[in-house]
Amino acid sequence: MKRVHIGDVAVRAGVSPTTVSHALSGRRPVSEATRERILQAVDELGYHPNLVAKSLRIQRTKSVGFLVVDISNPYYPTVVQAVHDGLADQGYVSLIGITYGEPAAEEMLLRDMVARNVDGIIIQPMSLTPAEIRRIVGPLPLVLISDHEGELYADRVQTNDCEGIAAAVRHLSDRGIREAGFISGPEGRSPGTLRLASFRAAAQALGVTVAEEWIDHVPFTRAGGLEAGRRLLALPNRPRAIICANDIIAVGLIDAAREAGLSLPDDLAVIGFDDIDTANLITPHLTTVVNPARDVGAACARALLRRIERGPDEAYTVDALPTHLVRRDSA
Amino acid sequence: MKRVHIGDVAVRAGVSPTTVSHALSGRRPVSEATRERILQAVDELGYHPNLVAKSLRIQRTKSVGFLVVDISNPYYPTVVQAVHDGLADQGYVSLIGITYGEPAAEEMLLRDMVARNVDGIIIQPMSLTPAEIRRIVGPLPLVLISDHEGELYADRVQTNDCEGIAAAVRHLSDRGIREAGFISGPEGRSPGTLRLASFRAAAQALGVTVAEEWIDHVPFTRAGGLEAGRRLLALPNRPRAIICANDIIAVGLIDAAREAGLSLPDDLAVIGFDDIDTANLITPHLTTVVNPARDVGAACARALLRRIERGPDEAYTVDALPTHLVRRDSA
DNA sequence: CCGGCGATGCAAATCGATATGCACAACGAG
DNA sequence: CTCGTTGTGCATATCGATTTGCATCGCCGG
Repeated sequence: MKRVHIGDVAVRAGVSPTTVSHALSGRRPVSEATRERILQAVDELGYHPNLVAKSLRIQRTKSVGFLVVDISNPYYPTVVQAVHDGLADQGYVSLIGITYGEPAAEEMLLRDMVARNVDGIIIQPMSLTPAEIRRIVGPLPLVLISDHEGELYADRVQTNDCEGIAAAVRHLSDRGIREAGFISGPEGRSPGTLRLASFRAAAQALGVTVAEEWIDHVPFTRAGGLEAGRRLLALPNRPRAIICANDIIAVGLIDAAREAGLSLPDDLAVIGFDDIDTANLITPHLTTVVNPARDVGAACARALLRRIERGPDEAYTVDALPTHLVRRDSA
Repeated sequence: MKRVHIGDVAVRAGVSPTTVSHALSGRRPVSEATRERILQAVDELGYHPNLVAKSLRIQRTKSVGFLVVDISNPYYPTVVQAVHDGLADQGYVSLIGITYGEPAAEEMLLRDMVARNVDGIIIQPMSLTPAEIRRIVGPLPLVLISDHEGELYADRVQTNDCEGIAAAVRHLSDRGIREAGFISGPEGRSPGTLRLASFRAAAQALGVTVAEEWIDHVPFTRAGGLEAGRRLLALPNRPRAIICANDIIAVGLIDAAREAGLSLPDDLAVIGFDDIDTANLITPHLTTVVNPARDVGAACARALLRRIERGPDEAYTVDALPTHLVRRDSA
């Protein structure tokens, strides 16, 4: 019951391994008759080439590393699925790594992927800078899911969070709300930071007041949202509206609002970010900024494949995907 | 900027590649002095062994294939995460494949994993039988997430759906409901089939009536639940309660109930299965059977590691995880 | 009849690591 | 003094594929 090698096929077809290889790859002509015999032998023996050996020889593995922050956040599975679908047709398989946003894990997983000779890497960096990542992976095709400003060290797929947030603030403003807070993600390189900055800018532009004590940083979890919500809602001069850096936090905030006996959207307006499936399942249905997860995943797959095909010399590309506000019942 | 090989290290340290390998693996003694030099060279050059070459030689890849049905169902990311976490400490990485329950995809992905020389495979089979899978993967360590009865062709992790469903029916019965329907998944080898059977058995045992027209089969999606819900709720003699084969279907059913202007749980009791995060976010909070996704994933990782360690001769194991009902507001 | 060319197939090198056999030195015991 | 043992390091085979260089054969034109 041992695995069958190319040599076994060769013996059965009465030719050399070389000829079998040529017959299967078509890189050199093989007479119709022997090709026939070889294909039959392949069939009878159930031969499938050992891809590890093949990879070592041709220096490509038809695999890509995909480093995701936290797959328990429903936003990510959608991205993973889109990436998987985009790569699967081309015969690529994804090695997934979960970083939990920790620098040590991020670096370790990156090195491991490189050592495994993946053909490319997709990562949403949380702790490492693009420059650091590039240094670790060398010239490998690399796609960053990141809004990080500054020099380009890799192809980048980003979402135009700014316009979505602006639309959210405008929506509040249109409804006559002149004061708003913001619950962001962990401080540092998280997407929350940029969304917070966009929020500040939009609020200023529209003359919406934001007190410093209405701003909070918590992990991207429901518990984080609950905690921040309790804090903000207990304030003597609490804001009339709160925008959250993602939907999960918003869910926690709604928990806190319910605890406090507030009714949405009148006592408090809540706006989330991402538009995960759950968003229009909860009560009240969550008004949120649509983060096009499928498009992000598909764009990553496309960008990576293009980079793999075209080589490292072509200029890096940036693919900025639009976001927009979807109005439901929470604001 | 080329990758650095073991030979480069050897040159720099003034020894042969063999000695470098021995120094790093410790499989043969190397004098303290030369080991020192070698480690320094490794450090200076930033050498990381090429795992593809290593894999080819030692015939192990430290990777496992994980074939999941549909990662957009929130139940699965949790399983994926638990598997990942369980394997990551041991240095394994998972190649994920999404089968969408299609036989062709299932078979193709299995063959691909085998060709890639993964050290083991975890799969929730939807179309292929255990025997067929075993034939494809040969003697490879294999863990099935499956309630499929019959001969054991691999280690198996299963959930005791029967007891959870029984608890659900008992709950309905206790509340005086004597008629119930069931919305199952696709016909065939899906987990829905077994849950339906458990439902029938429990209903019979407790004297709960179930008319054949109260049973439906739909895909495991919200749209499926909506569709089936419309059908069942339009019936002249519609059931007082409906149990669903998973939570997503239950969400769709609740959509349908809302459309029909029914109030839960009084006009209609709804019970789901899985207890995804969303379950206690929606209104009404979903009464459901808890499917311990994390435990399932962890058990799979454990079973696979044990099989990898102990070899193919040890008897196959079955790990049956308990399920239980959690009562909330929908029933 | 000879030289050249295309078609066909094989031997051997290669990818980058690990593992085995062997050489050589130093050293202690008999 | 010899023999065996231990420590140390190198040359070489190996994993299973692809690919290059070379040999052979048949065929055709000159």
